[in-house]
Amino acid sequence: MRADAKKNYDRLLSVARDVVTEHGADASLRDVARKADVGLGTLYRHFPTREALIEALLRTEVDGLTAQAAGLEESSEPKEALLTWLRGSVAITHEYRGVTGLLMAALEDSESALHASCVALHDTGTRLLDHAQAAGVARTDIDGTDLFALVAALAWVYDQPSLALRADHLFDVISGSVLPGQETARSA
Amino acid sequence: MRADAKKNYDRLLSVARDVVTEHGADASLRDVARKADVGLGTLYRHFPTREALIEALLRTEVDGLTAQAAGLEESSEPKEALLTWLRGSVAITHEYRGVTGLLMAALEDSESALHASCVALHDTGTRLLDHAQAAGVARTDIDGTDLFALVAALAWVYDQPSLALRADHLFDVISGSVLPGQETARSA
DNA sequence: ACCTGAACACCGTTCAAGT
DNA sequence: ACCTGAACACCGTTCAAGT
Repeated sequence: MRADAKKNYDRLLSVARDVVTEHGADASLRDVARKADVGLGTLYRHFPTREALIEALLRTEVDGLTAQAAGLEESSEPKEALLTWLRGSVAITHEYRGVTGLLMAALEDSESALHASCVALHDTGTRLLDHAQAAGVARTDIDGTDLFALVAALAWVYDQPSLALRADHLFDVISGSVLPGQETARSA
Repeated sequence: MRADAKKNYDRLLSVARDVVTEHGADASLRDVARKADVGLGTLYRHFPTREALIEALLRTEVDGLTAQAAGLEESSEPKEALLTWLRGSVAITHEYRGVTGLLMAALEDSESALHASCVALHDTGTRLLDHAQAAGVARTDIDGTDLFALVAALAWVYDQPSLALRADHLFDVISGSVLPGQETARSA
């Protein structure tokens, strides 16, 4: 990548992080280009689709979570590992308002720029769920895709401003349903 | 209402039902007016906001569900009553793709045209939940607003095309968590 | 190679002008 | 009273023209 191209790419990503944080996943791409002092065509050259831009915003976090999960599999109890992953997974998918729908759609759309990240989340969750089920701490009538859907639904809940105060409680309700037993006690 | 106005109103509503069914809650209002052979200003006169239009589309069903719930309170077991209401409630809120977010936002926005319908759903659900809790068949650590949020989250799940095949299963998972069955006969 | 911005086809919303 | 559609300020997306 040429030096000036890299500069534009970085600037676009940095501006996009702010704009998408403020306006959500359907923020104006024109606005991003404008604030980055870059032609509209330049944005489209670097990020051919909205998904490509969102993907670039999420990649670091998704990769980090995937890496963390590998460690969790070895160092933690299956239940605690899954719970930790659930928390991180929900946190990432609702980091930017409105990405949840995009992520859900991308799970089955191999053309989507978000597809790889989705599959990574899905597969990691599936593995941790399998372990928890084998250990007898997770209900066995759901699979990895069900778990992914519950994560997405929870992320959607966190996206709703009017539910901000009870989102953590609803997380406990749903995660407690996946991992029955004593209350999940996620508060510190 | 003048006769010609009523004709336009009815035509708009009928066209809107088709267009919103096809394109979801963020369908083009211009498109609705065009297909109804009505000026754009006429649409805005009858439905000053998008919420007002959606509200007109949902009103009949919401009222029907509220009326049905009154009957359920008397004729059914508290558990079955709540379960029936949950099913109906989810069905209504995902009848048109994407209304779930609007409904959730309208719960706390008394200016929204959807506010009354939201409150009706919320309050009916709360009453049925209270009864079920009093009868000892529903968990007692959630309130009516939590229930409303779970209904909305489920409706969101039903809205996702990629989850169509497992939405019913996820409904069972979550409703089973609200109304625990025999498998939760365990020490607390 | 890469960047730019005009051009096109859409929106939502308002409001003067008509009947 | 009610209806109309132009007008305004926005979009997303493409692509010829520039460096």
